[in-house]
Order: sequence, then C-alpha cells, then structure tokens
Amino acid sequence: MTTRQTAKSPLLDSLNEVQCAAVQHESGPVLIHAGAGSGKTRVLTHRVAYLLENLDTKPWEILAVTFTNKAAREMKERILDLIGLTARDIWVGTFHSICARILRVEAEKLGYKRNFMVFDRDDQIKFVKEVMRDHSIPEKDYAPANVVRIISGAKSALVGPDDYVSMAKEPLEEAAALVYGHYQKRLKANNTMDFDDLLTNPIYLFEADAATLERYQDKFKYLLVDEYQDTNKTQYQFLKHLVAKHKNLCVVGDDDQSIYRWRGADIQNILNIEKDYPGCKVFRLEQNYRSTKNILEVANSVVHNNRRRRDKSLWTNNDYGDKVAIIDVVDQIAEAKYVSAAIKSELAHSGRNFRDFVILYRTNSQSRVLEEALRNSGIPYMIVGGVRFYERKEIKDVLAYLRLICNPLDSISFKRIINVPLRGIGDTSLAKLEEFARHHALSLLQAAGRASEIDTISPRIQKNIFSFFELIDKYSNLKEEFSPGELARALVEEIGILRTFKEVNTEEARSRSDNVVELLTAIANYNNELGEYSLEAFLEEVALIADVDTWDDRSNAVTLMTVHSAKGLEFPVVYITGLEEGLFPLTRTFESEEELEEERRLFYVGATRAREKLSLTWASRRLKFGEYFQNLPSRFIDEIEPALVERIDLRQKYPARTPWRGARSSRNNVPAPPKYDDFSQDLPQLYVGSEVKHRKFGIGRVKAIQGNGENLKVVVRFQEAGERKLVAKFANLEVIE
DNA sequence: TCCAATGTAATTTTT
DNA sequence: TTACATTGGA
Repeated sequence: MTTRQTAKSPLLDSLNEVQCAAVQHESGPVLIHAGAGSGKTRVLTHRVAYLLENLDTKPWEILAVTFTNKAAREMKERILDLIGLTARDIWVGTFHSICARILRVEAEKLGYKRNFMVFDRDDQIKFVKEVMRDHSIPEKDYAPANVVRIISGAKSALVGPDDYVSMAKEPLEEAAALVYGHYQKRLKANNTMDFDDLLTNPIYLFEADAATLERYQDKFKYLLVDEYQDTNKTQYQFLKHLVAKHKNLCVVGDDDQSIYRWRGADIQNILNIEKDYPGCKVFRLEQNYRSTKNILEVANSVVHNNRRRRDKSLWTNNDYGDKVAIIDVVDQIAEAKYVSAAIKSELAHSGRNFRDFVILYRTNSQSRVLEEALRNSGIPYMIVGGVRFYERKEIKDVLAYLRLICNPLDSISFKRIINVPLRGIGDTSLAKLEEFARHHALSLLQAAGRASEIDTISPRIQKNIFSFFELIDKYSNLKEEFSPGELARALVEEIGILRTFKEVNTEEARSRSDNVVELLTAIANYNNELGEYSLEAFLEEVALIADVDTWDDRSNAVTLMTVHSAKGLEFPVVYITGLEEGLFPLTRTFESEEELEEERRLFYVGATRAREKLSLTWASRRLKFGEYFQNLPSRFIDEIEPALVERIDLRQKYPARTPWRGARSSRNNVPAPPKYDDFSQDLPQLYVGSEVKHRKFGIGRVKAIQGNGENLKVVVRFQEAGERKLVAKFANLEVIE
C-alpha cells in the first residue's frame, strides 16, 4: 500500500524533469513530443492521475484516446494501479470505440437506429460489389477493394458523395464516385455504419446540433490523445470540436513514428499543432529508457535521412550493448532457419524466455516460412494478424446470424446465411426475393416473412425461406429473455453447424468446429468494462477488434507480427526480416519521396522496439508468387552507420535448397546480387535442429554448427550413439526432416 | 442447386 | 504458391 501525500506527490517521484513538467501542466493545449521508449505511457497515466488528485476533476470528465484497444486496456489498468477504483469512470478507448459509444446514444439524431451494426472491410467489399453489379460497373476493371479504399479515403477526408463526384479524376475514382452515393444510402437503409462512418457521423452531428456538441464539450473537460502523429482528418476534426470550449487538449506523439499515411493519417496534424492551437505548450521527451546505445543509433542514423521531420535526437544513458547484426542469407528459407537457430542459441546462452523474442516483417505473407521453421525447431510461437479469428468463415457465419437477429435490416448478413447451412435457396431464388423486397420496399428479412406471396418461387423453396424467417424471428424474440451466451448456444445447436462439421470429420472441419466452440465461450464470458452484457455490445466490440488486441503477451511464445502491429510494443530481442529493396521499402514506394519516408519511419519503429538485441536479415532471393526474385539489400541497411553493426554473411554457409531459377519476369529487372564464391554446393543443408541420418550412428538431431565451407563442423546428438562432433564434409550426413 | 475442375490474380500496412 | 471465382457438368 502506498500512502499519498499532497505537497510533493510521490506520483511524480519516478519521473524525470520534463516528464514531471508535462504531467503538471494544468490547462490549455499541450503537445508532448515523445520519442520512442521515452516513457510517454508513463506520462499519460501519471497525468491522468495528477488531474484527478490535484485538480478538481472528475473521472468521467476525462477522455483518453489510444491507438488500439489493447493500449486502452493497459492504460486503464495502469491508472487503476495509480489511483484505484475511481479510474473506472474515465473514458479510455480508441477513436472508433469512443465514437461508437457516443453514437449508441445519439444515432437517432442522425437517422440511424440505436442498434446499428458496424461493417468490417469484408462486408464493405460485398456491399460495394452489389452496388457495382446493380449499376453494371465491371468488377474486372475496377476492383471492389480499390473502390472501397477510395471511398474510405474520401470519407476520412470528410468529403461527401456529392462533392467527391467533381473531385474524381482517374477512371477508378470516377467509378468510385458513382458507387459512393449509392453505397452510403444502402448502408443507412441497412442501419449499418462502416469504420469511417463511426468517425464522421459524430462530426456531422456536432456540426448540425450545437446543443449536443456543447453537452460533450462540457462533459469532457480534459482530453488526452496518444499516437497523435497517426490521426487523420476526421479524428483531428472530432478533437477540434470537442476541445473548442475548454481547450484542454493534451496530445502525445512522435512524427518519426507516423506510419499510417496510407490510411489517411496526416503527419501535418502534429507538425502544425502550434498553428492549430495557439499557445500550445510543447514538451520534448528525448531520453530513451528502452534501448541500448547501438540500437538507438542505428534507428537514428536511418531516420535522419528523412527530410520532412522535426529535428531532434533521441539519446540514452543505457549501455552500448551488442552491435546490431546484419545477416545476409540466400533465401527466405535460410532466413527463417537462421532466425529460429539464433533464437535457440540465444535461449541456451542467455536464460531468456520465448516471450522475449519478436520476429517482424513488412508483409503478412512473409510469416508462413518463418512459422514453418519455428515449428520444425519446436519453438512455440504466436502470430499476430494474418487470418484473424473473427474473419474466419465459420465465425462470420455465426456472427451473421447474431447480427441479423440484432439488426433485421442487415441485408449482407441475411444473404450470407440464407443458404448456410444449405436450404436449397440459391442465387435464382434469392434474386427473386430481392426483387420482391425492392418492389414492396421491404427489408430482405421482411420479404422472407412474406415468401408465400412470391409465386415465381416454387412452394417448396417458399417454405424454406419462410422457416428461415421464423428462425430469425424466434431468436429476435428470445433475445430479451436469454443471455447472449445462452442465445448463441441455442442457435448454434438449432442450425446444427457443429453436427455438420462432425460428419465431415476432416482436420479442417475439426478446427472449424473448435473455432465455433471458442466463439460460444467468448460470447458466454463476455462482459465488457462498462458492465454491458448485451449481444449488441459484443458484436460491436468484435467489429472494432484489432490484431494486436488479441495478442496475449503473457503466454510464453515467440511473437510474429508486421512492423505496423508492433507499434507501441517492446521486446528484449527483435529480428527484422526481409530488409530488401522492393520489400522493405516496398517497390511501389520508390517513386514517391513521401512514401519512402514513411517506409523509413516504419523501419525506425521496428528498430526501436528492441531493448537489448536487434538483428536485421535480408535474402538475396525470395520466393514470390511461386517464383524466385533477386534482391538487393535494403537501402536502409546502407544508411546505417557501419561502426554500429556486425555483418554476418551466411550465403555460403546455408546454400539454397531450392534450385536456382532466377527472375524471368521482365517487371523485375533488378541488377544481379553481388557475386560470391560458392564452394559448398555439395554439402547438405544443415541447421541447428535439423534431423540427420548417419551411416553408422543412425538418426540424430543437430545441436550446434561451427565453422563454414570445408571446415563446417556439426555437433549431433544421436538417438543411440549419443553426442558426436563431426566434420560435415566427411560425415556424409543425410538431412531427413 | 451443387460440386469439381479450371483459370486467374495476388501481397502492403488496418481501425 | 495459394486462394478465390467462374465455369460447366451432374
């Protein structure tokens, strides 16, 4: 138990001078310019505590915005630790979740019902596809995903459908402009909002209704925003409205860590804050407490090549630490094997745990090879991102039922499940049903309730459609009586998906079945921090869930994730893989200096996640679309001060396993990689952990490798013959695996 | 209406 | 390579 004094609160004891000043700043706008690892979360949480303890502020008058739900949860926990239970009433969340919370109350003022649903990207694409079909815009020429991207871009720039029409230039934009208006209308007819609507609707509300705006202005006397460098125009506008009266806005950010430009984030928000908020006080946290000097210098030396940035330099009192390793490997397989071998050896020598390691990559597709290598080495791992739990087919199917039960207007969910499980209702019948619905201005579900009136559909199918209607109707009525968990369980039982999976009885079906069970458990255990226990609340939370939010940092496993997902996290040992021209930075960013700078910041974010050890790997060729492409090392590697790194060339040591095919495609005319002497072509590919067979000793596993080329020696533990040290050249080992 | 076979496009990053 | 979508046959 800590006792609290008022005079010099111990709250401030653990803070440095600048942190202290930032925490104590009382009113008016503040920017806390916080470099990586400079203790910004600490400042934010302490500031909240300070506001509550030393000013006459109530917890519900504080709004804190974080970038992910996970960050929100952690922040709340840390404030709870500092000041106890009163912290429960603080509003902490992402922009999306906070806006959703406001809209739950205000939706009717905007012409929505309060039980509106939130569409994820998948649903958006389906919706756009429908609109495109209705207006005969060919999907071949305009990928629905791109149309969604453009519409989303317009929305996050607060450009409405009508205004966008005149702004569209390229054919794709014109197509999107055409879709935009219909898409928006259809969303509303379905009582549904997409991610962008969650942010724009509160703004439209505030602008249309001064009284409501003032209510929220008075409610939130203090606003705190984390990761301000990644706010977009809508988020900026949202804050602007809210703080206009009391002006107590505190933003924390670092322009060097702005990595969401492609999502509409505007780095100018942080660069121009003094213009936007006159009198804005600026604090700079430049001392890094996280990383070794070498790691920090590597990160600095790269990001200093950016021109559009505030001039600053992060420093640390920490040790120099190990040099940063740059590992040259021959291909993605060697890369993956190297990383798992390195983790193993690090585990053996340093007493670290699996959870101390993270493997980062630029694109999700790189994870597969890494996973395989980790699996083969028996290293437990966790993947963040990729195919998300809530995006799996079976999960989305069950969720669609629940959504339709909550929101009968949801036509996307209706179509998703009308024939799942099979009810003999195919595209033709569905089209007739839709036609009927349109003609009578009904929702699809209502139309289903009157299926007997649609005489173009055969009576048998009419009956099936009607019983589907009855099913949904039944559960809509049961919703008030049953808890969400009971309702979902009963529903799953009634539609019998688990049974179907059991009949199929393949491994895939079993895993699907497990997923559904897991979903049921999640619903049953659901109980959010606001104490809401409704199906609607659950569905909303699910829609707003981010990759990192599901990451369990307590389990002891190596983490794999994209550099984007790693924002805000830290690990003792970090591997950044795929540092090749064209991959990191990505090819398409070559033309635009701005995009290239964003890639550089992304590298900076990745590197500054590391506390003690940082390794960078690049492969001179990599499999892409089933074909090998040659690579040059990333320009970021060249930008690193050479004195800070140790370069390890493994291209001879671990030769390629797959025969060389080279780049045949003309779109990839990258110059050939540096030449090297290959004198090891006849040696088998040996890695720590490989399973090998020896003519005399039998089967064993490689424990260690030393030397290279002709002098390559391996330590193998044989099942029968025990541990042996062998010269690879003479041992004639056969790799099994 | 369903299923299997074939063809094709794709990899940024995500609330 | 794989995932998805479209096609054609049952």
